[in-house]
Amino acid sequence: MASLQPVRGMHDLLPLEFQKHSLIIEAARQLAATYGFAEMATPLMEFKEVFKRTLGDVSDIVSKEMYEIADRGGEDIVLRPEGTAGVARAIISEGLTQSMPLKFFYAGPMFRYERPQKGRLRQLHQIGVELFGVVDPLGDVEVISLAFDTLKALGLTHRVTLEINTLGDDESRKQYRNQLVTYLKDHHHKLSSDSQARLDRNPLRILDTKDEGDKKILEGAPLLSESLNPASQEVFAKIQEGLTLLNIPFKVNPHLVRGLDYYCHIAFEVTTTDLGSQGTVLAGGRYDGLMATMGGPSIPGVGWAGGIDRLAMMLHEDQLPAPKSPLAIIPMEERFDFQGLELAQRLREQGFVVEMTYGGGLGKRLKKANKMKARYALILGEEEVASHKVTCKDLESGDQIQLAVDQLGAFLRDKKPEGGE
RNA sequence: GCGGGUGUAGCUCAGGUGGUUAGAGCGCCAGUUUGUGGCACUGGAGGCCGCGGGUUCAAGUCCCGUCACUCGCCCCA
Repeated sequence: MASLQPVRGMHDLLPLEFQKHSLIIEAARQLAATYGFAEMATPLMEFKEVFKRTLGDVSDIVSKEMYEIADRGGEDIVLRPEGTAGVARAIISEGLTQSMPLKFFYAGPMFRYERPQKGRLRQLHQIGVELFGVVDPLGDVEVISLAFDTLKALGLTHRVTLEINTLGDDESRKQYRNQLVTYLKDHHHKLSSDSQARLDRNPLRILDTKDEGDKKILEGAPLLSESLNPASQEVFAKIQEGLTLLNIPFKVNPHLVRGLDYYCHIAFEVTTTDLGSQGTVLAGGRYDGLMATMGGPSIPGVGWAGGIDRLAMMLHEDQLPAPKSPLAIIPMEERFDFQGLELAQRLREQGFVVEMTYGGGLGKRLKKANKMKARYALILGEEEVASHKVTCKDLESGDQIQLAVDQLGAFLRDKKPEGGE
């Protein structure tokens, strides 16, 4: 049955997994709303150009990780590998640039042709927020605070670390990049081959290396914080003050970077050690140059994306809402089937969760009722139908009582004050 | 994209150095109980041993390839 496998790196979301996804999305959605972020969705497919422009030709995502579709019309179409570019595109193409700020929340699947691993899927799911049109660092604080609240709602804050860093403004960053490249070129021959390759593509990324030899070389490298101009320093300070004020714990990691040119000022990452090497669970930053790079007006932006699949792996089953236990309808003989059907419908209209039992005699159906974790079995047999009653059996205590059909709802509600749960 | 590990029933896993009909626990189905479930007991179904090729008288077991998962790197959420 090899051909009946799912496509590599793409997983079914069976009910248990799906519930975890829902829980995460729902938590983020509700919290985003309390911050004034409105939910939106963009298409799963975009023109390749959208990502080429925003992520840049040099990024791995664009150069080798996109699913490209041979469109019948000959258009260059890709499955979206991330969410921000699509939102930015929508802002331009829908003409939303007139009134700022814009605050969006989204959730959905992304696609990257990577080598799968635990926590690294080819169809991955993300939640994300974007705040456009605000330069004030207060915006950055709120965006991070929303991320933190979401993690808090999921009960994960004690298992993750928030790291932040600043890339400074254009001036600071460019100056620093030059210094860093000059320094690293002197040590070029000692760098790992990975880092050598990054030297001209994406030098800031070298700060992030895992290679021990590289790390040693970096100890003598100039620090980005020393290149920050006063304005950039001020921005970073205000963000830290804000986070502290809101009791959001963070660590400044001077080696945390973003490679692409339109990133500036804040960069942040939420990581965990619980998930192995795919430990980044949420990450974001400020991208004031993004809209202009796309060919739109120059509108500042800040946001983040969180990995639903990775967050879901950190969730415990007992964090999920308890499943509602159903009422099980048991017609004793085929001729009472329709009475059962009607009864089920009546109770559902009153808000109860009702399941039909199919096939077998009373014993077998009680067994089935038990298996579906029903709290009550509602039995309809000759006696009951003749007297317009129903036998209501409590499957925990074994007690049973005959009740008129129209008293049933009141009785069950009374027994279960939570109202049918 | 690079390097390593794994792949036996629905699930978790046993199956030294190749050797008859491939096992266990859990789960599933049935019976003990045809108007009374859970528990217990008894029985049963369910395996192209991931897939393809090779070596051999003989392959779940050895070799090669392939697919999937997985660990690390790369990259990222």
